[in-house]
Amino acid sequence: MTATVNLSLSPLLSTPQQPQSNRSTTTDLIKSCKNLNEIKQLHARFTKQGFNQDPGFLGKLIAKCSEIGSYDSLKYAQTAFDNFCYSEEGLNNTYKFNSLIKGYSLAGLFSDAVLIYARMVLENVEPDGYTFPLVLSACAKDGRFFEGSEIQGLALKWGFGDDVYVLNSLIHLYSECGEVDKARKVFDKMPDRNLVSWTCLICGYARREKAEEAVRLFFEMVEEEGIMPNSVTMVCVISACGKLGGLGLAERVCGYIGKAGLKVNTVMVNALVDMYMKCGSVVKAKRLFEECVDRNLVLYNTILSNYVRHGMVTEALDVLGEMLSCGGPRPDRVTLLSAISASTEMADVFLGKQCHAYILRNGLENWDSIGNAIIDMYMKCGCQEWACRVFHRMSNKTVVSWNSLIAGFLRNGDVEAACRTFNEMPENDIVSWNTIIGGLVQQSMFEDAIHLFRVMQNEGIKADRVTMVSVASACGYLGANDIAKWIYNYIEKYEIHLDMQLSTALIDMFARCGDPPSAMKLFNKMKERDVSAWTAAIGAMAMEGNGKRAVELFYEMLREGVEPDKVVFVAVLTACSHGGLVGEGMEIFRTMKEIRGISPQIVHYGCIVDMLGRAGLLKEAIDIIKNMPMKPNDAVWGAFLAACKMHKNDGMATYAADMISESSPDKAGIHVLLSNIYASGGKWTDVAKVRMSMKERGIKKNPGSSSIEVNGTVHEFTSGDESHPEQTSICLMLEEMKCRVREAGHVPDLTNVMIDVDEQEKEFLLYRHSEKIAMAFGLISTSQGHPIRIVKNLRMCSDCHSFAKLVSKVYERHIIVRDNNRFHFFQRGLCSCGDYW
DNA sequence: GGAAGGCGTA
Repeated sequence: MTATVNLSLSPLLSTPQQPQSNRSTTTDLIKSCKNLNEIKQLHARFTKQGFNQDPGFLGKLIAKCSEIGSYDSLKYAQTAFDNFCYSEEGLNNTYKFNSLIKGYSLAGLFSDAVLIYARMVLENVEPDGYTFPLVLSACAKDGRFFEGSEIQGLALKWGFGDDVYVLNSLIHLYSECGEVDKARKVFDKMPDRNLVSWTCLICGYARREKAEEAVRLFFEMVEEEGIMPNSVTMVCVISACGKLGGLGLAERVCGYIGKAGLKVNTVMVNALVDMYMKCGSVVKAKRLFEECVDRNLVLYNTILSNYVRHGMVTEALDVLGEMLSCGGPRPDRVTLLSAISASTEMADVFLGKQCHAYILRNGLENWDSIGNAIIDMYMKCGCQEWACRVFHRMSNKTVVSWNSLIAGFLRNGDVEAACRTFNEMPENDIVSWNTIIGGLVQQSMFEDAIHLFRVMQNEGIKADRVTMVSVASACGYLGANDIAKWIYNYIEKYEIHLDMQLSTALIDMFARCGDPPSAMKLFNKMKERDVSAWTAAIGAMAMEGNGKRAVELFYEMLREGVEPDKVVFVAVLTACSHGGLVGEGMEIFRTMKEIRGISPQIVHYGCIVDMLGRAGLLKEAIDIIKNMPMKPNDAVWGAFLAACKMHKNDGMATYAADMISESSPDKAGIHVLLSNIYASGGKWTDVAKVRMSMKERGIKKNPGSSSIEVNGTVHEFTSGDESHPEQTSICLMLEEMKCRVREAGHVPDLTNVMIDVDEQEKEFLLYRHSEKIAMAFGLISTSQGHPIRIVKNLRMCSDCHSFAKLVSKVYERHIIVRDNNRFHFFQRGLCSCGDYW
């Protein structure tokens, strides 16, 4: 026997217990045992004293053995149980069986708990009102829906059909098994309900992605029924608020902690910290965490996992360090899961390997979630082979393991391996679909993503919020208006919860599909709006060219107390730029630094240069570039060069070109702009130089392409494309358009052709631009009155722009073109951008 | 002696 054991058993050794001593003492003693040896000693001692006939004691003993969790301790518990059960005292005693069911449940061995009940039935031991809640709870925690329903039938038979405890357990069972509608039916039919009934159902909704219903039910309980919550109810409803993500609602709910006079315990602190984190109020969460005096492991894990989720890895590592220092709780597998995720987030394979080693040293690897997180970590760190090795060695591969592998392949751009794995996996779930669809979106394979979403529907798999966020984003990039409407209808039809993220994705989708009214309708319907939602709305206005409204929205957001971030400044500055609102833009740029304390990043300087440049203030723009605290990148130069070209200022362009040549950027766009500037000035030798340098360094020009959606199918055309099945008709249509537009006064703007060829050839090339081909296809494949919607990957050229204006007039069609930074609505020979773009 | 609660991979 070791010294530790002696120490912890000392109270028992010094003061022998009497059999009649109260039960809480025996419970305390069994609870204080640290290993199997101590349990055995205590058991032997009590047996000698005749005290082991207390089934409560045996229940606790089993629970303790299971908590220790070793093979030997579990075997010991089983033997103790068997010996007890078949001894004279153990037979035909309902109370004893009930205690054992509870013991196994406490130990988390729910199937064993259910087996004890089965044994009761076999041995004709009559269950009582206590038995059913216990065993139903065990079924609930083990997800045993069918056994649970059967046991419910038996409870009815034994006359406990109206028992509030039994019915509450039933609500819990159904909720846990994902049958919250059935739980609701039980709740509605109950003759008497108590607080636990309400709490069970609220919790059921909160866990089944129906957080909104959970909160609604909570208010029904407190406001209509006048029932005050207890701490358990509060924990459930607070966690629901965290899932909804709205701080205002959460604060209203939290008011009931005070109204009910509840003391905030550690579990509630934890729920609050988690909720504040998920609602984006990191400061409040952090303060609560720091003020909590008895932080336990779960609380540490909560703050840690949320820091990781928010990408706040420095803070995460601080918390981890605090835990590992003396006095902190010992990290468990949940902690390590976050630690691995932090390594993943930082792509720090060194830290990841340290975590992996800790996991192996502490025997935590048998939890499949850990294995999956490790796969994910190695994948993110680019160690695909390590990830595959961990995967192949896993003995308990689950659908999540397969999903992690697929996500990893996609992240590393290996779409083929991802699809192969997806097809090979034994069974897939909604996340498999979400992973592959989301991955395709990440890889900019938007059409494939939409296609796969259709396949998913054909296989009868219902999409969820996550699927819809990806699909909405894909649809937005494609600018496919019909698909956008279909997506929105799908969400309404299947009642997919419109949380902040999905609403924001939909606003963005409608905006990109040239439907700002739908975007704003959705935005106005939102009950809570975070900074991303406002950014989407401001972006919608920017894309429409309504800079004024975008700026108004920005100030409205500030008035509502939403803290602006870097991204929303980009959106509003872009809006100012496209709307020609130089004064407003400069003012916002100034407040950003001076009032909001956000130091402008290169992207913001890019916006300002773009804004000044578009407005023809080239000197001011170059001053900004010269005085920026960082080195200008290709986006900044790109904006400046585009402005030089727009305002035909060759002097500035050449000046900039010299500065750019020195820094030799790698981005194709800059080289193309440079060569265009030289070309429009007729400096063909310089054009050739730029082209040579691009070729030498392997920089490829991003080819222009336009896509158009017809009847839910997206057709893509590159410039000079002849691959479409309806090529002949497209060609004929283009010829017709050319003639009719020319009659209407169109003069081809040959400065848009950047190749040194004769004028006839230039004109030929000009009529092969992808947006013109897409327009022709649009005219032949859609009926009169139907708008033609085109998405262009680059900026629209000025010739195509004036061409589109005349097409809209001659053919009496609305033409909507989204280029890489805004929308152009062509109508009756005019464009919504007022030729300012 | 009975029912309800917090953290967790893709």
